[in-house]
Amino acid sequence: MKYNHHKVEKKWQKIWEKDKPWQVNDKSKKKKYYSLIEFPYPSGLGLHVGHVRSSTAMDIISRKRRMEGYNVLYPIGWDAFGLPTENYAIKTGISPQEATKQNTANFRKQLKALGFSFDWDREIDTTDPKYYKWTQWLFLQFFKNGLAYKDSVAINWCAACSTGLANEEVVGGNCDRCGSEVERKLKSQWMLRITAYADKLLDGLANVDFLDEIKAQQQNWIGRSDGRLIKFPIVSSKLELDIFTTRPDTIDGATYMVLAPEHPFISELKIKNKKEVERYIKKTQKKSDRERQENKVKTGVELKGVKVTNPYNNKKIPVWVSDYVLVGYGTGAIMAVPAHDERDREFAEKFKLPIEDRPLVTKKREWPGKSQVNYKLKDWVFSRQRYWGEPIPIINCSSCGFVPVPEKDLPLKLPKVDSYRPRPDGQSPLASITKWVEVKCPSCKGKARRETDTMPNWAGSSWYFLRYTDPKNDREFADQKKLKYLMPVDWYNGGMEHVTLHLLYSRFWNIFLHDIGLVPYSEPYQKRTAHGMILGEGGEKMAKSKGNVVNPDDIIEKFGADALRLYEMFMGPFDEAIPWDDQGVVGTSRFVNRIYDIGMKVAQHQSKASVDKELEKLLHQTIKKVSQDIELMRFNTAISTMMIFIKEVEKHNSRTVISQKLFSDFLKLLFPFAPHLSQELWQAIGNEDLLDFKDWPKWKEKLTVEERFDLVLQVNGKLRGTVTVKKGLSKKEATKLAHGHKVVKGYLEDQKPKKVIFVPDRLINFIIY
RNA sequence: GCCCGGGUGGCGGAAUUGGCAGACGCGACGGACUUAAGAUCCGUUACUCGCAAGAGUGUGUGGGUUCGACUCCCACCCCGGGCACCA
Repeated sequence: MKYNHHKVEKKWQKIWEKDKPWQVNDKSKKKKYYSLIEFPYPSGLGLHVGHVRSSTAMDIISRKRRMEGYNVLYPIGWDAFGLPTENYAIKTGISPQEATKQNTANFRKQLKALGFSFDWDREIDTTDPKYYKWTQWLFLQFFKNGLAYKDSVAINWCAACSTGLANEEVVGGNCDRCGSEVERKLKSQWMLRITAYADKLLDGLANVDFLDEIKAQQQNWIGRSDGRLIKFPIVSSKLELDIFTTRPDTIDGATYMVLAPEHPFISELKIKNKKEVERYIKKTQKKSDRERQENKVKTGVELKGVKVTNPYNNKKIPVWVSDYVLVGYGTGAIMAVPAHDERDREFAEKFKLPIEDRPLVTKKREWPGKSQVNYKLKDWVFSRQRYWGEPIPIINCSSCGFVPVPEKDLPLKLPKVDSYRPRPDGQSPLASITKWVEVKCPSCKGKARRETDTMPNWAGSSWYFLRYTDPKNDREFADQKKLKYLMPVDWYNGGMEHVTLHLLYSRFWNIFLHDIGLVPYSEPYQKRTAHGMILGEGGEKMAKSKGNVVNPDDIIEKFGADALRLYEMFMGPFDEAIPWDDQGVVGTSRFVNRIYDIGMKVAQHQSKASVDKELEKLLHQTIKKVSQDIELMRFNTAISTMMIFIKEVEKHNSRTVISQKLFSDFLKLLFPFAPHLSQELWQAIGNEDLLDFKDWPKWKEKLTVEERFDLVLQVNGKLRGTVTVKKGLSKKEATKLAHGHKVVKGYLEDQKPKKVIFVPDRLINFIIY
């Protein structure tokens, strides 16, 4: 009988929906295991095959853990605030609330069709006021602890649309919507003081199990460097120019100074060629920081009439302005040492500045200035002038300053608006709702105005893993006991594209909340891995505009959820980017059908077949390999190992049917990958219960070891033959075998080898040059 | 430009971490079954020469270390991810 994936998958999904085998008892005495995927942004495009990849991987881990006896929390939710939904609202007039409802309904249906073992009773949605009440409450904790403040920040500004733009909306320096040139404009923004946590974010990495490249990305992003702050007095002025350098030892070779175009001194200094300098600065303002760093010809202008004194050798040296120096890093000014720094040298060569290779100042006490630690990390711009985000719960009172919205008034709900478009003055659409904006100051009861900025999308995703432990709590963001039992996340998998920002931001929130006693553990994630992207067929990123988006629904319809799950795990190494191949699912779909055929035969014969020793041995090797590969996320080789096993079973099938005992163990191995098929066959061979809580099979090491191996015969390092022999063969015996080998013999005749290399149980190599 | 990955048959990839390069899958070719198509099953499949035994070449490019290099070292080229208002 042919396998009907439609019928079988629906059948078990219904049973799972009813029985809720994955519902977590958060008061259990069992050891817990918390596995987490990055919750999806429910876009209108529907589930991406990339979501399927990550969710399947953690589903496999979660299912294996349940079989190993853990109380597993594998939750799901929606990271639903964000630009695409807002832009859709602007375009169509459909409210983001409505669009989100539709999109999450679609995602929910799609995820359920894949049989993921989520605890659906813990579903969360960042745009649900019951959820963002606590996002707002947490923001107020930052505010009350002095970590949220307002500051002036440069943003991308499109004068034509009179809107602030995300970097993504700036294409080649122009506005993505109207094409006009984008300017940089200073705007007052809410900031989170993440820099205060730079060292804690670095130190915390020592205690967690993250992939090395992920740790490296975090460390480099924080970018701690230890150096010196040195003052260069400006000639005939009271001003002193502060610079930060990690190479104070090169100070004798500093032949000029460079200021960033935004450096405050430029307006204060007496510059002879002021007009020229201003023209230059105006030109650089159009460039983004990244454009400035690009490997182009360096530009700059000398500040004529300005000199500084090198405090080490008292030489008077010139001062330049150039955009290769960034205002946001260090002091926004550098001492240029062209003999030691490549960028300085390029600049010096272009402008014919002296390059002096002087000896290093190796005595630390001779260095001027004082030691200082510097970070690349900048504070986090936390406000957006947009509609679709959590309203920042602050009231601005002319006499009391910034006053938090009282806790009893949370959640501060997003009001209904007529237009989702930011206002011509650049303020969020919320600013137009006068009734909402004009409020009494909670502290002095005088006239006051609400903050109209909203939070960035990152806000909701910075603490969602905490909410999963207690998603329905309306008195606290989460119950302490539940946090204590279920946190930290034991294994967090997500995209490599999220390992700097989201990972850093959410660690920051958690560490801060730990510091003020609100969460029990400092680091939120015990282990973090990352998967590669699934690209379109041809290796390009999947995008609607390219027409190469693969819809999982179509694949499920044609081949079934199990075949899709297996294919996505089989297609290549989990941590690398991989192009989609429609044909690939054919292979795993055949695999599913062949297993079904075998299962049906086993069901017919019931337990009559006896255990085949050869198959038993291969099974134990398979159990070992699959068990180990899952832990290393080498799902592709785990599946190929199971394919080899099935091939062997089919070979044996021509003589005898595989015993029920062996087949049962195989089904347990397959279950995390293809749960519908495995559960169906489990029932077909006479079991009533769910596979979810059966014991994960153990292998007998003795049965996994081979007694024989292929001895490789080499002459001068070149392969000339192999012989299958018993393990533990001596060098003497190997030499004898080689001399008896019909090909190798010819090379060894009349020659005494200069050297013989023997690697036990592997090879023998004769060097006869 | 800076940080993190990667480059192996027609394609996706495997290789016990220095020891038989190409497991497994797709595709292609040949065969069986079928009136036929599809499905399924069996066989072949890195390239070159050879009927064969076998020989030579081969893991982005160039160099190096080693008895032996996809694996280690140096230089370079190309591709992917991130670069702070995408999520």
